Amino acid sequence: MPRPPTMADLAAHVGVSRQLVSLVLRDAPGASDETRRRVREAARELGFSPHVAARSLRRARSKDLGVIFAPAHSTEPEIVEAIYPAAAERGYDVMLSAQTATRSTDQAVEELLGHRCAALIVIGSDLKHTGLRAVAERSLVPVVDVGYGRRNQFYDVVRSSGDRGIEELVDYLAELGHRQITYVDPASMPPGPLRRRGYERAVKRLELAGDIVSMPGDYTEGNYFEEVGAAAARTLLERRELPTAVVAPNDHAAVGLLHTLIRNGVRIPDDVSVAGFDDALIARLSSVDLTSVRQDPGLMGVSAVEAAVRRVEGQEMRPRETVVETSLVVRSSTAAPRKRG
Amino acid sequence: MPRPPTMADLAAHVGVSRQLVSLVLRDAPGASDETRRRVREAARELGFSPHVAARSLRRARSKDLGVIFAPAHSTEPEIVEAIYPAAAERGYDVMLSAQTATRSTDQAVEELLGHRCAALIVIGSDLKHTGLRAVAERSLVPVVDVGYGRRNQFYDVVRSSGDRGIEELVDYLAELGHRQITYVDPASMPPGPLRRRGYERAVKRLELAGDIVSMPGDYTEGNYFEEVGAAAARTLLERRELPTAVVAPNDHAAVGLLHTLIRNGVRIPDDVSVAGFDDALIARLSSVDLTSVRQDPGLMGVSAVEAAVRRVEGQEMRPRETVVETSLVVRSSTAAPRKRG
DNA sequence: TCATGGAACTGGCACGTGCTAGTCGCTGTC
DNA sequence: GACAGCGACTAGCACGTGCCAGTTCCATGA
Repeated sequence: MPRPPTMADLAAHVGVSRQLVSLVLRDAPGASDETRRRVREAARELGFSPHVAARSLRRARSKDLGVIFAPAHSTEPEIVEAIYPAAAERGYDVMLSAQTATRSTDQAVEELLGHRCAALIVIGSDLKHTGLRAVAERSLVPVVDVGYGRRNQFYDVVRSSGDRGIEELVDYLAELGHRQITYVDPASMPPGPLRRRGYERAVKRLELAGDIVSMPGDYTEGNYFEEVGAAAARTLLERRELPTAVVAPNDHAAVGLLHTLIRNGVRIPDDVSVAGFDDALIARLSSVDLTSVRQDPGLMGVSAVEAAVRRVEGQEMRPRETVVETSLVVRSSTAAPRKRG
Repeated sequence: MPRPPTMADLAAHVGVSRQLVSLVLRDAPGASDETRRRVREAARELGFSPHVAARSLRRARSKDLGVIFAPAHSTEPEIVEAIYPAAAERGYDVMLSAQTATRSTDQAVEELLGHRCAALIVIGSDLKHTGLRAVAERSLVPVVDVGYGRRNQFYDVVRSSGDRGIEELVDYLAELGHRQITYVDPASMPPGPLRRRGYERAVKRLELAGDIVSMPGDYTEGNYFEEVGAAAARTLLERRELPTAVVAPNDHAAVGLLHTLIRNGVRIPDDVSVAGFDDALIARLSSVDLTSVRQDPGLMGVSAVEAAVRRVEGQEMRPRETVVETSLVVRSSTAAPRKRG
């Protein structure tokens, strides 16, 4: 298997010096139109592709944004998708590194640092503040946390306004006429406290009774949240009277709750309105059709790139916090409360 | 922002030559235990991480497997997750490149070739045979297609035995006593023809009537398949009599079908058994609980790595086809048919 | 006393590219 | 006719690492 052609090969093929080939391929001034044409043609003919390792070795500063993400998570792929065009627009390449069950965030960080990325974007990491701070201090490079972090002086934070999202959701339910709105709180969910604050603010402002069903247990991915929702539903069913609306800060929990209520003869939304958070795929299933709060993953990706580039290019070295607005998605799982006899 | 330390920095810090540092970090023989200890300690202290660009520049052959995947697809993340440990075990690193709405497979290929990957693993690409063949011929490097391809002399193929999976599913339904088993065929789905062949084989062998509802339309991701299933259900409901079982070669289609039937008063599985394919997340929802055929994404990832490594290391240059077995996952959407009056 | 040999360590080139500092030849100007 | 100026091109070093070919030192043996 022959090795891929280098600039020297192109130069020999065309009959010029290697430096001139470099000039042409970099679109730098100093070559005649005719030469440019011939070099480009040779590049196409020989199937040349620049050796990025050599290039980034020579270049002092790199033009790569390192992105750490967990393929198993559901919303992160959309963020990753948005990062590519946003980075390209600003002249940066993207280098992905996955964090999986068998591959820690630290390993992913180490790989990206090995590639001398200009900045690290960490999406939905399992790292807490101290972990991220350690990464930021070790890497000597701007770090952007996309997820649930809070403003700090070590790394940038991009998060969605979960509190305002929940607040808006409760407002909407109240406008429909609901006065008894229960909130299911999966205690250990990372973005939990923030979203709960939104509920508490709305309850206070609207002068509602307020009712929080707190569900303990460790945070894990996947179907766990469905169980949390089902358990919360059972708790509610044991009461003398159901609330007219239930909010869960997670779609999977809301779906578990919804189905458990239905199976126990509760009609949705006639008897009880149910709403979730995330606008996950299951919320959009026609059989579920769950009112939810949508985070804008595209905007989060773009914001992350903006934050990284801002600090890489030294315009503003202090880490910031970027809050991306959420939006309410009303579906058929919520409606005005029925008048109760 | 100071630049990251190099081997030369470590050497100066310890008071030895750069080459000795290189020796130690490569675990090559020729350094005393004491020196090793001091070098390693300095590396930790200064936060050294090897510059992979420089390393791969120097090394003739690279130890990177390039992986192209579409973050938006649902099963691919699991394959990607499996690739990491499989590659690590064989001494290879993984380099990811995403194929998105705004980023073509060709762009992804170009990036990975720029990194001089030793092989390319293309997961669930939108490229047809000619496209993949072009990639294989251009890249001068082994290419592995994970998806729906067929055996050929240009690139390796790793796919699951969709035909046998469907066949096994029909066998299972027949054993339950079903004789009228309808197959919903979303015509343009890439793995469609293969799976359909499985149905046809089973029908012939078991001497069933056979009934294929073919649904035209272009293949797109996401909720489209639900619509396909819903439309198929409407077609069936217009008939004088329903079959006792329906198989759809895609979970989303099966779910759309399932819910449309339920909404029209059909009881599942009492009146009709419904089964899907993929064992997707929605199939596992307690409210859906769909009998399905599971593809083993982990095994597909490992097989892809094996195929790539086999050809990189020149043991066997001819591309192969690897077929990964599927397995039946029985849930509550299927049961023995009710005796009809 | 001196060759032998191995362990521990160093010198130096190479990988493919970017970039600065040139060289060369031609044209226009006084 | 000397020389500045300019366009087109080239020489050569540097980036950080891997690895081959040494070199030094010290213990061993005859």
